[in-house]
Amino acid sequence: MDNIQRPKGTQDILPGSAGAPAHGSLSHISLWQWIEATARQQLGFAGYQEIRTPVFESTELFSRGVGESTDIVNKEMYTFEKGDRSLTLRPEGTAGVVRAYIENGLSRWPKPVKLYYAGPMFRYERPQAGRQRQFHQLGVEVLGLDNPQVDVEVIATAMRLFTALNIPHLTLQINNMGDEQSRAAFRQKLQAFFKPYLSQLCESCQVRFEVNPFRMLDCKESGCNHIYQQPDCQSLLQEEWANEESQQAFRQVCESLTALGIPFERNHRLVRGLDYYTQTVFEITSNHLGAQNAVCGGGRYNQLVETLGGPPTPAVGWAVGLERLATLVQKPAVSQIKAYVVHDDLPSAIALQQRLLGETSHDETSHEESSHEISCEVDLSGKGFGKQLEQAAKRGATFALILGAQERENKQVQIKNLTTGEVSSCDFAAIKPMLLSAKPQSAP
RNA sequence: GCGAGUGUCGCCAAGCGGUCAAGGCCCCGGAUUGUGGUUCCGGUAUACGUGGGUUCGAUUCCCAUCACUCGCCCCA
Repeated sequence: MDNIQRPKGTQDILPGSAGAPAHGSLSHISLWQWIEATARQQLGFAGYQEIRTPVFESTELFSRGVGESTDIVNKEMYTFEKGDRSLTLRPEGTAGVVRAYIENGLSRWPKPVKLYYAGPMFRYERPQAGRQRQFHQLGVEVLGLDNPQVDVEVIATAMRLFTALNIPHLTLQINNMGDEQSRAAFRQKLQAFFKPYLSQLCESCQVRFEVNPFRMLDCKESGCNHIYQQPDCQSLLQEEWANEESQQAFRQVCESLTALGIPFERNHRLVRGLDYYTQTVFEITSNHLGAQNAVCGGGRYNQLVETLGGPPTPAVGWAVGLERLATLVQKPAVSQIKAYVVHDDLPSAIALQQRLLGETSHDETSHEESSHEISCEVDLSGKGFGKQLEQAAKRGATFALILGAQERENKQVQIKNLTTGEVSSCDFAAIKPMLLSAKPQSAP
């Protein structure tokens, strides 16, 4: 029982074989590959470019960028020391992207700079449904523009991605965090209001009162909730406390979303757990996820680049949790043709495989070909033809290509349709068109 | 960090104090050494999470511990 296990909160994603399909689709690699491919395609179409930054960064990047008052920085970071350096496994993507933006002079690129990233993030938390210690995020950042319509474009991009992934029934919640001036003013107002109740609030709210009173509004403790439900408190929350300029921008966001037919709910208590947000914040949730129901979260962060030492640069972005996304996604069946070469001479079989999979000249590529995938595997067991055919079936092949001494002599193969059992002969040169013209199987 | 639930072969799953470790799936071999997925036969596995305790006896009862799962907090 002293076998080494994977660390708590991490996941193996397995290939899943034709014979023994993976238990949960979540751990099936093909689902991940499809999600990633779809996302890259969608974001690429929309003019976003991928950026890859390190999986670990200086601890200070996160404590400064994400914010000293956040749970992430206070209790969730994987931090280690090397020499006199303190390093941390990235708990989120934005800080690293902004660091790279500053460090590599992307601030000199034509605005806006539209980036996306995807990869593992690390947070030391108690794992539960929809929460892992190593999890994966896909995120976009648009830097350099303060136009509220950019917020809308970014949200619309997220919605388009969800559509491409066949995810129904998502809820978009948005709120206005105000600009810097408004926030400072409202912060004082909140503190003044809650001061009399301070002793009745939960421990964490007492801390929040000092470091970030906005996050008190998000508290789910029943005691605090009771106070927040009071009419005078509610009216305080409902009021538009941001200054006119900020409200104007927020109204534009709402109007454009409506014009685009993207439904949303205003949630005055949505403040998000990261300190860097200003103005528009939003969260996209699903009710099919259990307790951790946020699929996507984001907002505008007009101060962050400056905070991290860059030139004043307004920006918006979001991140989606890929594990949560994966539980919601409907992956369409892909038609594919899989051939399995049954043979008594491995070199000849490999030659046949090369013929099928080898580089195709462009003029050889037909329209039909692009709509089907063709794969070809060669038997490696060296067993009798019967056993090889058995393997072909177990491996989910649609066709067996039988290549024995006789066939080699005639420069032919037998093509056996493993669904119908039909067998036909075919010249070497005609194999590929023959397979492509066959009706492909649906594979999950 | 705090609650709750679960822990029998790779997977599913019986047994709940007395020949105790079924069964199914998967895997491997054979019937079938140039034609499979059906069928039949056979085979592999250090499987009762770990450590104590109760008992004449513990997979079954108790305690502890660990792991996993779900929830709180918070977030993706």
